[in-house]
Amino acid sequence: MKLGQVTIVDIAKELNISPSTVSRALKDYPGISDETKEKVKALAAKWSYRPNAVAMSLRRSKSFTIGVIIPEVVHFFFSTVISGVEEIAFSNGYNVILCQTNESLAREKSSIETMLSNQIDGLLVSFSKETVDFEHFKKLIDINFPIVFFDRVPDLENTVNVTVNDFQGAFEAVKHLIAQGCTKIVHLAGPKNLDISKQRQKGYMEALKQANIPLNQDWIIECPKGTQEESFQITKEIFEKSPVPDGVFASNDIAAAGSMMALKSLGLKIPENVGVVGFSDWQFSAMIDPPLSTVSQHGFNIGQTATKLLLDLIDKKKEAITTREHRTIVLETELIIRQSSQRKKF
Amino acid sequence: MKLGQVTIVDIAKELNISPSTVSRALKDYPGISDETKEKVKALAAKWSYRPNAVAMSLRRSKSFTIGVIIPEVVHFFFSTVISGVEEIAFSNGYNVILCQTNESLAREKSSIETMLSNQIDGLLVSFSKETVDFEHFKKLIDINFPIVFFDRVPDLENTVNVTVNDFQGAFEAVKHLIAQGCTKIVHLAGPKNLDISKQRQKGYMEALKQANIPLNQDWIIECPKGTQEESFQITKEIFEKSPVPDGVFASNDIAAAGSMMALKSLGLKIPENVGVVGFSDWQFSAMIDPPLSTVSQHGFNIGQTATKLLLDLIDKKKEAITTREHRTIVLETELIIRQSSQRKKF
DNA sequence: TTTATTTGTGCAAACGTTTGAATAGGGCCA
DNA sequence: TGGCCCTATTCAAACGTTTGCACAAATAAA
Repeated sequence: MKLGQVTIVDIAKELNISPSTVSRALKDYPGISDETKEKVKALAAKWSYRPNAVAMSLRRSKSFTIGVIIPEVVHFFFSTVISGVEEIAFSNGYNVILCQTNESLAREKSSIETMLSNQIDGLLVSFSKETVDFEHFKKLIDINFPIVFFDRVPDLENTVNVTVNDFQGAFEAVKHLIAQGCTKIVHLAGPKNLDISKQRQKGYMEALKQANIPLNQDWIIECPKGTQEESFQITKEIFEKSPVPDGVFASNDIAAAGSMMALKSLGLKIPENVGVVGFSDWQFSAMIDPPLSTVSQHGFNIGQTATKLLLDLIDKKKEAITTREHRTIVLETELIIRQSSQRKKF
Repeated sequence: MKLGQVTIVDIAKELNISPSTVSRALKDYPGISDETKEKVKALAAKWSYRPNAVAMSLRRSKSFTIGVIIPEVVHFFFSTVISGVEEIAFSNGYNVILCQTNESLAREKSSIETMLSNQIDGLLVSFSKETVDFEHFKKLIDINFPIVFFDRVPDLENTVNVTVNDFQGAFEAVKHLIAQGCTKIVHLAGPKNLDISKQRQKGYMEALKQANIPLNQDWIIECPKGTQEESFQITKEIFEKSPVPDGVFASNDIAAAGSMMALKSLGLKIPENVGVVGFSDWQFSAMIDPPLSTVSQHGFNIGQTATKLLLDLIDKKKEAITTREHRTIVLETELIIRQSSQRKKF
């Protein structure tokens, strides 16, 4: 026996039967005598036979592996998504191979190539900030390769997507701030080229509109980097000018945290002077002072949903259904009200 | 051409040459005429030939894939490690397949099985809290399978490990608290069966000893779950008794954060009444109020180092070096001093 | 007894590569 | 003319499975 790897052939030889019989016996194929099945299984167990998944993949052209492409692993939202993906994949016998693009398009393309080379059965993608052209995805969609986009979804025909209702989430958040008495609300927006940023901004605008609060374009500021330092600076600048706002709606929690630091350093009280709401419900959000109100995206759920959808696609493909229906599953967000926005005591 | 997958054989047929020639031409083997090479490469490019990594794996018994087993993905430290792993793996042409155990031993075992079945070339492991028996790892080590443990390392012969100097990190942290005038320091300890917990506790004890501060066993409390709620409760209980401590050294930042909340709720001021230091430098640690002093483990570096080591092992195995040397790389921690422990102003 | 049917097993090809060994067709030298 | 060495290519086996088909033996039906 070579280096701990027993094969079907080894078992066949030992029992003086053919490899095909062993294969069938192990899989409880009909037409194999119970006696043979017993013998084979016993020896397989004794020798701790482990099927070679690579050989199986090759023979059956199915790898039971899905690829996941995300911008970065060290990101609370994405890590929860991965967790959901891994959960569903594992319980359905699929492996997960992971690549992070670090927001680079080149890396995104090359990752997809190696994954395809590795015969993944399907792909889960949240593309990079650099990705504005979707040709590399379109090619795959055209040949009906199973692929599901999540969170950041492309503007393409025939894609299957899982997103969160960013518009609604933002709308509720701002509506809440208004209900708490804020009328001069700043929006720290995300990168302009991401659809999620646009949706959140729209939600912000709609909430103002419904409350008859005039829109001040100067109070919509893009934070392309999304770092704490960036929003710290931006907040400082804005709040040193007049009129001084009384609310902040940030398109992510990191920006909100940076903003809160700036507010504190200016001597402003949260939530008394300024109400703050973030987006994403990062892990730290409940721990900062004051605890940050935010919009939860339920990343774990996104990951689960996207993976289930992908496995469906993979199975359908097997059944040679070639018409791919376009659909987008929009999951609901949840406004989590903590202290940073509670200006009215009940 | 069937569904977007061109093979070497397709190219061979088109050019009326043999598959072996195509294979060699693509790899610039000597003994293939320049003319043939050109022709083959041109057609391969035109048809966007993509090598089938599965077939290669089977033939060469090498998959260029490594497995990573971690307790959970949604954990700042582990996600930074993964990031470091992915970085090195990618730049060396390796794929990463990921499994989280959710701290379950059964899942750990089963994940290892599927990974082996998928012919991974090596394995990176941080085992689960449930893992007290290492037989499933020992089997692999005995057949010289490349495996590197990180962070949580087993007490076994001939293993290759990457850890952080937990003892030193804890020692420095407590020494710092003492230097800041704390004399009654509580230690919120981690799960007793993890070596890292023991090391951190030892560091705590040594720092007290060197400062001639008597050890109070009641002030070493295990937090098996490691949640915020747990440490909140524990802290409350301890600080309501007399004598009231003036320092907290928690074996992770989540526990420290929970502890800080309890202290605040008791009306105690941080750092004036109580100095607090955590461990791990989670992302939120800089954002909470007051910003938490902590010990950074440099997870990204751990991931990188462990992966480099693993790739070394994989290469060595190829060279049939069968003697495996036992070694542990201990990376230095870094004490990050923020406000939560700064009782003396300079 | 012959013929048909069932039951259990084996053969061989296939999946897409790689690779040691064999071969064909030169050209060169004696 | 024969022998030799190059060079460029092909052959065929191998990696470990799966699977359609053939086959032999046993059983049932006629």
